[in-house]
Amino acid sequence: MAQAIRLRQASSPLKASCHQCSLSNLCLPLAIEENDLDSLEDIVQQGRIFNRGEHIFDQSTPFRSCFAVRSGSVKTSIITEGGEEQVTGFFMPGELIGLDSMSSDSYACTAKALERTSVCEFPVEKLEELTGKLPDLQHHMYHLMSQEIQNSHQLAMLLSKNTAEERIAALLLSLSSRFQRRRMSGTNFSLPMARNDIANFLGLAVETVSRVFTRFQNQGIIKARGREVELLDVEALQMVTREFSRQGSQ
Amino acid sequence: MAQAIRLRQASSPLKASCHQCSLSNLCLPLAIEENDLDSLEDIVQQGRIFNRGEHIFDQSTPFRSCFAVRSGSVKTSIITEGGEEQVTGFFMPGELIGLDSMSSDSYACTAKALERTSVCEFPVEKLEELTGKLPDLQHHMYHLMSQEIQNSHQLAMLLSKNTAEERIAALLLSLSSRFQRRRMSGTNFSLPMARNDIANFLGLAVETVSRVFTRFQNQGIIKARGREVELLDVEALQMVTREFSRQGSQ
DNA sequence: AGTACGCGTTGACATGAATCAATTCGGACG
DNA sequence: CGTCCGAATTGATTCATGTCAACGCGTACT
Repeated sequence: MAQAIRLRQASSPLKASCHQCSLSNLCLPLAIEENDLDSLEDIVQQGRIFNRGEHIFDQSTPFRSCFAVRSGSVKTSIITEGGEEQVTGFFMPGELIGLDSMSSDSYACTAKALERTSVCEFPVEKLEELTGKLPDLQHHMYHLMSQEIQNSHQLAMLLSKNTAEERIAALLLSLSSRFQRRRMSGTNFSLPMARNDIANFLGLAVETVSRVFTRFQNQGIIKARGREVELLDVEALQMVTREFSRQGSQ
Repeated sequence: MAQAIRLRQASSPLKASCHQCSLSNLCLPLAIEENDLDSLEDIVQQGRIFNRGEHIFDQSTPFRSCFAVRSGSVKTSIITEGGEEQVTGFFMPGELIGLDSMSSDSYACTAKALERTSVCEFPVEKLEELTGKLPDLQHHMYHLMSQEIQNSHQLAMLLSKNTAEERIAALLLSLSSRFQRRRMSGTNFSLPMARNDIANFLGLAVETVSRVFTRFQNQGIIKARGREVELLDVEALQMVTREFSRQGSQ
């Protein structure tokens, strides 16, 4: 079985073992046949570890690879000429970073580990070569990139139309479902990012984020002590996010 | 030569002639070898015409194809459950629509012709098949999708950090450069979209858009009569958009 | 143990843009 | 040519959120 096949390549210590990875249903291997997984393992470099605050890459790094988060979490942001930062996303285990850079020579954003984080590296040159041979993998890449566009549109929508409360409720719910996908509690988790990052990501001032958190807490919707968050009333949160669109239908 | 090869297929009237298309440096064929262009022509269905206001597809349409704008212009938007609209982009000749839908069964947005518009259709199934065979084409697809992600991040940034004036200046400059790319005047053009669409796209109220237009006009930066726009002082517009980031460096 | 510093919270106030309301403009059509 | 209707403009007012400022809390460092 698959386990035996892997032994054939045991000589390379950096080789990934996608077969055993608990995230294999999230990350690239999703749509791949058992035996194709070996080809993917061949090109993946696994196990690079970054400490809290370390850059996985920044906008001056030549673009070579995409990265999948294996454990920990990552913040991506664009730094403007003036030094202003715009957070473009948070990435959790099983999610792929760098898709926005596939049209550039350097990375289109800066990726920073929010905590001790382990990533798998996919050199694009080899990845493109491989996707040319494996239609399922190619399809999956299109799928992931398309998803990324949709996510970004969703964010734009949130930013342009929704109130502070709606934005924060949406973020909490998004994080919740992403934790759940990893078989972790969707109601009781620890935010990997600072209030500042949340504010920046959602286009708000830190103070506003803080105020909304306490407001939610006073309403008994959440319980928050620093980065520890407990969602006490998920339905209420969903109501908050939908309130906007519901107004349209009334 | 290539021209002769095309004659072999003259029987199919819907066949596109990418060879002759003046947009071939913008659209998909960009990175393609002369002789590969024929394979692409084989799968492209050209010449579908839509009148002003007609839908090229909407969110209930099963996703089958991407579309390249040949002439005219297109607005894409997401319609929420509540009927609210969020404009996600404007597409001009040479630009590709539908990349955000490649992860879904139905289109992720609704595409509406802003004027009489002609599009080329790329059935995705055939397109994926072809990109599997032509590495350059595959690379170009990745490039386009990545670009789309970047655009959307750029929009998110505009929405979350910039003032009404900055957003509108940025839009005008974007349109300007896209007109220029088509060898048209970059300072004297006609907006294909209504004020309403601009407002929605930029996350503003129509009234605000209107006010900013007149403010720019009073400052002698632009001249606008309805949809006819003339950029009188492009540098001033660039200053407006950069003002924000420049503050950071001061 | 004391200090300092980053981070988060809270309050007072200012403001840019939304909203509400009225008017004008411009094209379509009888 | 006048009428009609949607689109655009303009003005007055309101409101959500940003900004400024102060303070508390926990952690790291000396």
